[in-house]
Amino acid sequence: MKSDIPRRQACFPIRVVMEMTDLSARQIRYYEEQGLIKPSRNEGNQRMFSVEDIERFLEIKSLIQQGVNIAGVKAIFASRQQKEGTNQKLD
Amino acid sequence: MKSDIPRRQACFPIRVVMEMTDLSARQIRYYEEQGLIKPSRNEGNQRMFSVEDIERFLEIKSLIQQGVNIAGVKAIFASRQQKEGTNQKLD
DNA sequence: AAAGGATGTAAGGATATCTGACAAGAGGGT
DNA sequence: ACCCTCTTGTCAGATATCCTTACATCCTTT
Repeated sequence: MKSDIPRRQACFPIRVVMEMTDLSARQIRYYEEQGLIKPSRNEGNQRMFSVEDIERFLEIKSLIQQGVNIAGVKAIFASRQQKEGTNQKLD
Repeated sequence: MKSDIPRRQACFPIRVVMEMTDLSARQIRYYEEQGLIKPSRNEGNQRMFSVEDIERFLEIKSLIQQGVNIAGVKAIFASRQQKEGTNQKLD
């Protein structure tokens, strides 16, 4: 009866992500520009984010607040992806 | 680690609801006009829907497809709300 | 035929998002 | 002190989305 939102479904526009993460649009676009996140786009070329994306932003924000720079965040994510590559799930 | 979206949080614009429910914007607004749903509005007066709203739309759609008219859907929802009123949870 | 219910469509205006560019503050290195 | 880079803010012009209102259309039912 409760149909939950798939964690990878891109269904949030940037404004909602701004509110949920307390990041500015500029920050969100910059983090994308730096390769930290890859939102999908709708037909009108507007960014659409998933629950996973939002959680990733929260992690980025937390790391940044701890003094880690973008390169550091990128490195952390990269090393994690290697481990996850071992036991990966397909949708 | 997985921060889920509260079912009542209004975070979906109408376009996303259209895609998720396969309803037209006209239908969504009409159902609201008829009192079947009460989306909240953002600062710019645009409708914002919650997961609960989307599930409600799916029920509406299902009932409509079964031949129930708007008044019927309204009655069904009304009678349900009475029962739910007995053991209600507050947020 | 007339009336009402449910949806489509269009117009005009308001709001949101996009990209690209430039500015500014913080911090590091010379 | 000066320069450089990183990160974020802000602005402008263009595109996309959404709003309300009104009228049209297609079915039913009477």
